Amino acid sequence: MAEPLSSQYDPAQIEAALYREWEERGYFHARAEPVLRGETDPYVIVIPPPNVTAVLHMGHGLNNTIQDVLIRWRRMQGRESLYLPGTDHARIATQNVVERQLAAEGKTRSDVGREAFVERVWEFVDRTGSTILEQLRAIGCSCDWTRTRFTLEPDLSRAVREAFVRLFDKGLIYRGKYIINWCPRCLTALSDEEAEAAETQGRLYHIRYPIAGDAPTGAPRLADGRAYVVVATTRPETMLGDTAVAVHPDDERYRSLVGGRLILPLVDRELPVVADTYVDPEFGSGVVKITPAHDPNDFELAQRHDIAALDVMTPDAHMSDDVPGPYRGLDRFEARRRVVADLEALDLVERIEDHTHSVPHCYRCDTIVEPRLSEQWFVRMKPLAEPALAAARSGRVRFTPDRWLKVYEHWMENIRDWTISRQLWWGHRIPVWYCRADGCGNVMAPRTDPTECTKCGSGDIEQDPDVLDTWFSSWLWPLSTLGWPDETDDLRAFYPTQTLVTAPEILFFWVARMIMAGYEFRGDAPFADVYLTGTVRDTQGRKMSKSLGNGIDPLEVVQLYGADALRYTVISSVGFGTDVYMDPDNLDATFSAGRNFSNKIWNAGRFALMNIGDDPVATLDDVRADLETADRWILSRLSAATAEVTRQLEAFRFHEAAESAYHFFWGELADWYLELIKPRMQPEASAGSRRAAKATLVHVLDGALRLLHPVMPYITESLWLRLPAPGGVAREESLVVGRWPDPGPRDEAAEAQMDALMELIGAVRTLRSEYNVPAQLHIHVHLTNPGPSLQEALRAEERALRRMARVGEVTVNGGAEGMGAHAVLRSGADLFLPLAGVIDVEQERKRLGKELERIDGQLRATESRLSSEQFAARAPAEIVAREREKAESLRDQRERLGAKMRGLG
RNA sequence: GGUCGCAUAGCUCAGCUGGUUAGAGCGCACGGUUCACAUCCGUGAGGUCGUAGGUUCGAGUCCUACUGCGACCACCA
Repeated sequence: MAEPLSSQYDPAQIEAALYREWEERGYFHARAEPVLRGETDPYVIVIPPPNVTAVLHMGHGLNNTIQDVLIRWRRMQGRESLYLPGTDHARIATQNVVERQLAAEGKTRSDVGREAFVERVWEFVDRTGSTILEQLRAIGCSCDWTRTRFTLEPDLSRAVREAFVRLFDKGLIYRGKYIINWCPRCLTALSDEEAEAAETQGRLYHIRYPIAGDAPTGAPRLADGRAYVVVATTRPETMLGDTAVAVHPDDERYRSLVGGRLILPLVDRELPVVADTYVDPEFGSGVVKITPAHDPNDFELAQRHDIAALDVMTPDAHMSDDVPGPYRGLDRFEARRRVVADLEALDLVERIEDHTHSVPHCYRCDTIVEPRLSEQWFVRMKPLAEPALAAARSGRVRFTPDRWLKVYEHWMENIRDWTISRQLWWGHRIPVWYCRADGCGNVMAPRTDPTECTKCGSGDIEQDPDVLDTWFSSWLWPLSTLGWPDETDDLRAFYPTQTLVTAPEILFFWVARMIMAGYEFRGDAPFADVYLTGTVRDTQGRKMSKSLGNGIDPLEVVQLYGADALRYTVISSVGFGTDVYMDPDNLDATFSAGRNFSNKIWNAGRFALMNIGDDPVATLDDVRADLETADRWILSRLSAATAEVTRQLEAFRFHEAAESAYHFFWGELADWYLELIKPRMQPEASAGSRRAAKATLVHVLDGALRLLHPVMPYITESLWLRLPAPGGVAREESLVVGRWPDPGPRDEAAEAQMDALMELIGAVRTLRSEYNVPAQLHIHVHLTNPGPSLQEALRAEERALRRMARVGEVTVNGGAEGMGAHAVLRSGADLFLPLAGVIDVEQERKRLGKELERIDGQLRATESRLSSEQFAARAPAEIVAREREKAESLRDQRERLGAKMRGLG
C-alpha cells in the first residue's frame, strides 16, 4: 500500500510539485507537426494578454480558469491543445507607472529624453514584468510556456510594421487634421473607445450675442440698444474660439439672420450666420455657436461651410495666446468661470440652467477629454468591417452568450475610423518618415528603416515621433503570436484558433478588431467562438478593483485553500454570461464550496485507497458476472454524469458542468456508493463481491477524477496517480494527457431499484428524525405493497437499508400492527415503523393530515386536468397516460393514508 | 434618447425544446463521539417564480404592457 494520506487535503504540498512535473514532461507543449500531417485536430486558445505590469486579480482568475478548463478538457479529448500565453506592453498604463517613478525623483519624461526614457521603461518591464505569467502557473493554467509572447518583442513588432505598411499601401491608413479625443493630462490622442462617456451634472448657459447690422423686427435689445440673439452652450470658455453661428434653414425666427453677422462678446469678432440642418431648432434657442477646433460636429459643419477653425487651447488645456489677454494661460475651467463672470458683468447672460449630459473622460486617468483639432493617423474601418460583420452573421464566428452578436453588429454597422497615433514614447513607433527636402513632401512607410527619401533621394528625412495605439498590436495577437507575417508551421497548424475567452468590455477595443485583422491579413476569422465572461463583483455589486480595495487576491486563495478550490468555486459561480459575486471580507464562506469539495474528493480517494490496499484490482470486464445492483447503479450514474458534463462543456455551461460532476461525486458516489460497499470491503464479505466492488470503485473513481480534472487538476491527478491500474494494464502516465471518458451504457433496472431503495432509506431516516428515535436503537420496518423495483432492491441490498437507516428487521407484506409511524412511498409502497411508546398520536395524526392534504391537492389538479376534454384531445398520449397513472396511484395512496388515520383512533 | 439584458428560497444562482411534487451551494434550525471526511453525516424550515393581462389542454418557461435594476451605444450645442 502507498504511503498513508493525511485526513485533510493539503494543497500546498502537492500543487507546485505537480505543476513542475507536468511542465517538465512537456504536457503543455503543443506540436504543430501532427496537426500538419492531419493526424489530429488542434484546439487553440490564445490568451488575452494581460498588461505586462499587471498583477493577477480575480478577473484574470475567472478568465484564465475558464480557458484552462477548456484547454485541459480538449487536451483529454485528444486534440493537440495549445494555450498560448503572453503579455501586452499597455502603452499608457506602463508609461504612466514609469512617469510616476520619475516624478518621485522630481523629473519628467522630457527631462530624461526619449531614448533614456524608453530604456528605463524596458528596465522596469524586464524587472517587474511577467509576474503575472508566474501567477498563472499558480492557478494551474496549462500554458505552453515555450511560446510565450510579448507585444513589443521584435517578432511581434515586425508584424505590427507589416500590418501598418500593408494598410498604408492600400490607402487604408491616412493622416489628417481632425477633431480627436485628447487627454490633457496624458497629452495624447485617444480613440473613440478610449473616451468613456459619463453622465455629468453640468450647466447650460444662455448667452446673448449682439447682432451686427440690421436686426429682425421685434428682436430683443440690450441696454445699449443693440439687438441680440441667444446662444446656448455647456462650455462657455470655448466661445472664445467661435468662428460662426448656425441656425436651421427652416427656422422662421432666424431666417433673416442667415448670411448676416453677429458680434462675439468678449472678443468682438464678427461671426457669420450660416444655415445647416444639423441644428435642432427645438434645443436651446435654436442658435448654435460654431467652434470648429473644439467640437467634432462644429468641425464638420465648418468644413461644409468653409469656415476657419481657431484653436484656443494648449495641449494641457489652458487657454492659448489666440484669446484676449485676460484669459490667456488660464486652465479651461478657470477660463469658464472668468468668461461667465465677465459676460454677467456685461449683462450678456440670459440665464443658466442645470443640464445633465454625458461628458467623455480618459479611460486611463479619468480626466475630462478635450475634443481637439489635431493631426493624427487613422485607419479607414469600413472596408475592414465588412468581412468581419459577415463572419459574425454567418456564424463563422459565434458569440456566447449570443446576445453579444447584436452589440457587435451595431458597432460594426456604425463603425468610425480609428485614431491610431498616440503622443507617447512607449510603444511601437509609427513607421512613417517624412522627407524634409524643399518641395518634396514625400511621406513613406517602408518595411525597413530608410536612410533617404524614396522620391527625391534626400537624406533629410525624419520619422514620425508618435507611437501606435496598443490595440494596433493587440488586434494582430492571434496572428503575430503564431509567427505571422511569416508562413510558419505554427501559423499553418494553429490558425485559425478555436475559442476566445474575454471580458465584454473589450469587445470593440479588441475582439472586433481581431476579427477584422484576421480577415484583412489572413483571409479568415481568428477564432470560431467568443465566450464573454461576466464581471467579478463584491457583495455590494461593485466591480472588484484595486482602487476600491475590494479585490480578492487569487494567490491568497490558492495559499489558503488551493488552486483547485479557487478554480472550482470560480467555475461553479459563473452562470451563463452572468456576473460573479464574491465576498472579499469572507474568503472562508466564498470559497467554502471549493475547499469542502476538495476535501471530500481527497477523503473519498483516501477511503478507496485504504480499502483497496495492495491487492491487484480486476478490470470491470473480469468481474462483470459478480456485479451487484449498487455496482451497476453507480456505473450507470457515471455514464449519465459523463454525458452531462461533456454536453455542458460543449455549450460553455461551466457552472452546470461543475455542478453535474459535483453532484455525481458527492451526492452519488460518496454519499451512497461508498456507504453501500463498506460491508463488502470487510473480510467476512465474499471474495467475489469484494472483488467486484473494488473493481467498480476503481473504475468509477477513475471516471469521476477524469471528469473533474479540467476544473480541479491537482487533486484529481494526485489521487489518480495512486489508483491501481485494473488488471495491471498500463494506463496513461498522467491525467493531464489522460483520455476523456465516453459515456457508457445506462442500466435502467439498476437505477430504478436504487431510486426505490434510496427513497425508502430516506423515508425511514425522516421518520426516525421526526420522532427522535435514538441512533443506537435499531428499529423494525414493515413494508406493504413494495413495487417490483423495491422488492428487487431489497433482495439485493437489504443490508444497505439496515446499515444506512439503522434498521433491525424488515418485514414485507404482513405483521404491521399496533401504534407506529406511516409513510407512503412514491412507488406506492407503504412504510410502517412500529414505534409504540415513542410515537405521539397527535403528532402522527397531524403529520398524516398534512400528507393527505398534499396528496388531495395533487389529486384534484390531476383529476381536473383529466376531466378536461381538450386535455384528452390535445395533449400527447404519453402525457395523458402519465396523468392517469398518477391519479390512480394518488387515489390509492389517499385511501391507505385514510385507513392509517382511522387506525390511529 | 436608442438598443440589449436581468427580476425564481435570507444570499448567489440553475431551471437548456412549455408537461411528474420548481432545484443547488451558502446561510438557518434540530439531531449525530459508526473505524474516508466535523472542511463531516442525517433531517427539516423557507418560494403567490417582480406586477397586470394574454396565448395554450397545460406557463417559472412563449407574447404584450408596466415597475425596478443593470449594461452598452449616442454629436442635441
